[in-house]
Amino acid sequence: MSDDRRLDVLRAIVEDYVATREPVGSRALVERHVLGVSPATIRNDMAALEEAGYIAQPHTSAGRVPTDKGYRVFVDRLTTVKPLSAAERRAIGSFLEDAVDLDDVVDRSVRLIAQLTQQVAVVQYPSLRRSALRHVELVPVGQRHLLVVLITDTGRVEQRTLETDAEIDEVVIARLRVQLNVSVAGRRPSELPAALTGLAAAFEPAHASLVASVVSVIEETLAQESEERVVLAGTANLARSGGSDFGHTLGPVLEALEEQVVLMRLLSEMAEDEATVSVRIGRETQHAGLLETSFVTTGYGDEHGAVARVGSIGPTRMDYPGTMAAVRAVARYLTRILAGS
Amino acid sequence: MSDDRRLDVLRAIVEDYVATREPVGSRALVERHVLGVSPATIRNDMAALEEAGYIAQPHTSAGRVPTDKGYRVFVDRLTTVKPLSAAERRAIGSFLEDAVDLDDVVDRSVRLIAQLTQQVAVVQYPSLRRSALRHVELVPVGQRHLLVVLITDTGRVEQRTLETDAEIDEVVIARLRVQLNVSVAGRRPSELPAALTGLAAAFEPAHASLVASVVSVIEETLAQESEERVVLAGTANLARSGGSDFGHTLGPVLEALEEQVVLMRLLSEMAEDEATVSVRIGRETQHAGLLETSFVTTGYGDEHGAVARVGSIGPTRMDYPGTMAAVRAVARYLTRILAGS
DNA sequence: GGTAGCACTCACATTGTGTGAGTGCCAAGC
DNA sequence: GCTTGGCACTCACACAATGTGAGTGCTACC
Repeated sequence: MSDDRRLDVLRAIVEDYVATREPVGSRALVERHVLGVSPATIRNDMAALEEAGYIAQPHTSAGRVPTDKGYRVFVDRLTTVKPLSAAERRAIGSFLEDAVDLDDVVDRSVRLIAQLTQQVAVVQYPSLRRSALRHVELVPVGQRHLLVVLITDTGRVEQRTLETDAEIDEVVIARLRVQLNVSVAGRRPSELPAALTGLAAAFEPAHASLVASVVSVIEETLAQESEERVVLAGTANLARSGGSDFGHTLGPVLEALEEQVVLMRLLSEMAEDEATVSVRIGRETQHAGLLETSFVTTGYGDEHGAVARVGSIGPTRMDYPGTMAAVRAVARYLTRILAGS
Repeated sequence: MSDDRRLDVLRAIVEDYVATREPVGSRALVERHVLGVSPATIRNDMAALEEAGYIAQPHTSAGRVPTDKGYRVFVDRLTTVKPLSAAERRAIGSFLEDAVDLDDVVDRSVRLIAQLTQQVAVVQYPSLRRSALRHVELVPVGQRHLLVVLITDTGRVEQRTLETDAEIDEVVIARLRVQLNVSVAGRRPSELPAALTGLAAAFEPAHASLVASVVSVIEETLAQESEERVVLAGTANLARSGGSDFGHTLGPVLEALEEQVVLMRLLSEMAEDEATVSVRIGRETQHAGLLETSFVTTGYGDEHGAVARVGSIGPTRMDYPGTMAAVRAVARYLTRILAGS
């Protein structure tokens, strides 16, 4: 018995199941694919594949359905990435290039992926920790509040309000602004503590506490895990195709997606490599609500490397090659746009 | 026949239907409410209510269900707003006060409403057009890009990148920054054109185009309808309670909610009055996907009046008094927090 | 106007039956 | 030793038939 043919059979099963959403039987398989053997032979192969855990039967008198393990093999060994058409690429490029700022870029990207994959799309904002600071701005607000605005080279703008002990002295603020920008420009968050120590020494003791609080606000903002924002789109697609996919178990999926924490964990776990497209299938997500969903993600970055991830989430029975192609394409354009801005 | 009792019957029907989610019959009604008459009498009233279009029968041998018109009367005439408990109020206040910036305030508010109402929550960002500008910052980026950052008194921070014709001259930028802030500080978008004309005249002709583009970027950003951002939370609640509520028609609802445009239209249409809680029921939403949903919204603002709206979206068979109370409570805290920051 | 009684309707649950897709296995064939 | 045709078996699902009960509308009576 040829192992090659078995894998062909597995591939055929996955493809048919994804296309039809119904368990696939031996007869249907030989009719729709050129396998060169009879249904009976396929049945033997199927029995072997089932024994090995790649496929399963929903019930005795039904066809076979791929298991998570089966999809895994399909994704790892049987997929040839199909490139998008030239027209699609152009559409992606021009759509993203019209964005006016980072929020807009992220927003357009996530919509685009949702549209292309007809699934739920997710885009992380560029990580603060992996970006370099471009500028720090201090804006006095009233007499005792100071707005600290941080701008990164990936275009993110973060703000914090700070309450000061004493009334704000414009002159001191101006000096601090200049000093800060000299110290931080082009630095990454990890380098900041070193760059900022000793800053207070340049000021009179009376202002030391002000300087200290500004510095700590900056450091806190950049360190905060919760600031790794993530944006979703296309949840309606879950209900559309998913209505028949998940049946009534759509609630847990939505819940999981609303939990930013869950998403962040998954995305960070998958951050093995920027360039590869990585896939989490079914129970591999390690989350009860996502047993029947798969994640396809990849990294995007600027000239210095990966800064965050984009991805698409759909039923385990998704079109993996298509989803992977779409996600990868959008990530590449994102990288290009970030580098060019 | 007493009209008062008929309204009592209508109220009882709405309350029971909301509680049980099942058509309510005449017998059940007299058992669960003190109406002082027999089922047969109730049936007569019901026939009249049905004739008048306030209730309907799903099928011949079933109980009655309120129509949109019936809910309307219930909301307009039969509802007594039930105040939240002191504990709930404290919880809301302390949760919102922990917010670190505007994004955080909005995020917490929307989660809070979703949690309180067990429905989908929606919060608009403070309208740029109704806020006053607090500060304009110009940050040169590279040699030919200028980042324009706008900060409003409601805490919103908006940014735009601008490509300049000529290389950026720091000195000119500094002067422009000062001039701009003198001109715009405390002004509302509607007053800006007047405040900014003639600004270019203060600069050498060589810089006129730079000034003009900065001014137009500022005006465009503030005028842009699309910048009226809106944030959602609690879509999972739709599937939870809604699984039985909407059946399989959940898709259209999610689609409508993802269309920011639809939401914005509804919110702006309902913006009659800041202080009132207004309600759109079923087909009143004028949207095919939202036939079975109702909107409860109210405005929030700073000391100068309403700047945006918050709301909750759920099935037409929602707990109107509870939802209205929750939405109103959060709006009030929001107003307080915006005024205090 | 309110009430009791009664015939009528009709969704829904339950049960029973038939059909067909699909399987597993075995014996024969290349 | 794979491969194949044949065949008995299983079982989900669709469909029809039946029974039940909640709820109604109507009418005659108080």
